[in-house]
Amino acid sequence: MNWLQRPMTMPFLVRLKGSAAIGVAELAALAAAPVEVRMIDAQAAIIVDGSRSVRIHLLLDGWSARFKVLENGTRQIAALGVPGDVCNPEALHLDRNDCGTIALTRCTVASLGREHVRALHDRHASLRDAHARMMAVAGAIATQRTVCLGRRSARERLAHLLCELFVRLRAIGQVVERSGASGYTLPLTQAELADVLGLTAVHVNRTLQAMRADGIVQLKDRRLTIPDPARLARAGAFDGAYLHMGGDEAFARTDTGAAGRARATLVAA
Amino acid sequence: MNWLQRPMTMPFLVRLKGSAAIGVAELAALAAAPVEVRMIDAQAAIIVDGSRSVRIHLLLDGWSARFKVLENGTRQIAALGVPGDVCNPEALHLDRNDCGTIALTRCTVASLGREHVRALHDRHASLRDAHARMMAVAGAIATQRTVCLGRRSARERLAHLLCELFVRLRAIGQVVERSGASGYTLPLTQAELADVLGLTAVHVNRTLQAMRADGIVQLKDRRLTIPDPARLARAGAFDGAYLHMGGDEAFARTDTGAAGRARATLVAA
DNA sequence: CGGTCAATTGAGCTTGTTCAAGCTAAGTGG
DNA sequence: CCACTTAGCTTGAACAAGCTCAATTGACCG
Repeated sequence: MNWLQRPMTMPFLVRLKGSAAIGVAELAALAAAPVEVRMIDAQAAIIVDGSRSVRIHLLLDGWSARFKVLENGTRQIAALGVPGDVCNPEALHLDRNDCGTIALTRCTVASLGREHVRALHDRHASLRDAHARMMAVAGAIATQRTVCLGRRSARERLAHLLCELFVRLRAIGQVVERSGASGYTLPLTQAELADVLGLTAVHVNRTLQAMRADGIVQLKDRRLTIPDPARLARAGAFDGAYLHMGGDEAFARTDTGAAGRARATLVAA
Repeated sequence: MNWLQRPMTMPFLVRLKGSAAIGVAELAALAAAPVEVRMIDAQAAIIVDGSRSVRIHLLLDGWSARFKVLENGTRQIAALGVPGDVCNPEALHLDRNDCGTIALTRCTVASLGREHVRALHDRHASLRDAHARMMAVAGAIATQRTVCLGRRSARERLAHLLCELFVRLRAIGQVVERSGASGYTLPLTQAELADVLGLTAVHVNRTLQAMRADGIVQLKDRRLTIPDPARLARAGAFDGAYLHMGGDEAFARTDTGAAGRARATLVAA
């Protein structure tokens, strides 16, 4: 069966269609492209830091992380990848991968040579648009992460991250609602969360406990439960506009005018 | 006189030519485009947070900063712009500007409507390539900043930033060498540096003093002097590969193989 | 001369780190 | 079925990097 038709590819198609006007011609072109689909074990490398960027990798299923290991042995995760994300969109334009990418869970990754991606873009402008848009959103996420690491407390960072993942996962249908509360599978260990948030595992643990005690979130056996998304958003001062994924019912701003956005207010549900 | 022919535009042309193969046709197209050139006072807004991204802004001269102001009144600068940079490359692909941009010094900014930029790209693939490449590099810088904020000490962050600016300014010919030492004009106040580095102005002050005492840098009257660039690079664990700007004599890695890059070693001068 | 902006200094305090140990649940081999 | 291991989570106590608040200095400007 063609990789595009597997149920597993749904998240990617959703993201693609959400990023540009994709028609049958584009899908046919994608289906015809020489895509290689790989299965990757948890903790295994998807892209090695500093390697030549000859292929573009699509994360069809599972979670990935882009990271840097520092001289002192610590690690910082610069970005998380969820199903449907492009692991290294900028590889199309740069010669080398500036950071490594690993699988956080068992992953299914589709990859395609740069030349083939370029060929697709030359024939189908909307594919190029989609690619550019995904790259732009990845940049916005990176900017937002920088802001969080620079100016937010541990609790805010954690809440903000959980909100971001909420919106991203909701976009691909991986948020479930059960008796009012929302939730999703969060496959990261506390140590991995720490590497995303620029904290230590110990502190993530304590922060998580405090938030649990306050009833803001539950995290047990890789399941995250959010009793009141609006409350979590408030705790993380979260405004999801930067994700450009629409559907902000739970995390909406009060209005959409420039003035309103300046004082990004969060709506109570 | 056409904006493209002003001496002030040099940095932009250097960056442009460094990003793709730009010929006379492309330059002519740029010269013919309806570009609006503005002068902007220090501290004035170039782009307001949350506004519709209808124009692409080129920073011809002066320094700018992309920033977010948080609910608690603090500010985080997510990126610095130096002459030749595109302020908001991703605006071509997203509807709204996700953060504000201000002039840190008096600036000269050229701007162009999205539609005109798109038209240029449609006619001249190399202009599109250059744009994409600049966006990719901006992303790499953001990633690197995230790593710094998450896992580096104040001193390392500061040293790293000064190294990065060294490379970026050298690329546009704004680093001067005098009796062995290198230097450039750094127009930021300590408070602004703090907003870039995720620190307080007080702590930047003390960190700067310590580095001064160690003879790593001099910063006086907006002039930064670096007696020994390799030493500064070591202090900031800096590897400039992510800037994709070549010319790493002073900040080179030991080798260019994948293995070598993994343990990014810095060369002593 | 008063006013403003930036840099500087001091003292006390907080957030988050470090180090170390203990705990739980899920394998795994005998 | 049980000893043994391992990975992840939890806890405690001491510690430190960086923050806050507040005051001082110096330069420039009108």
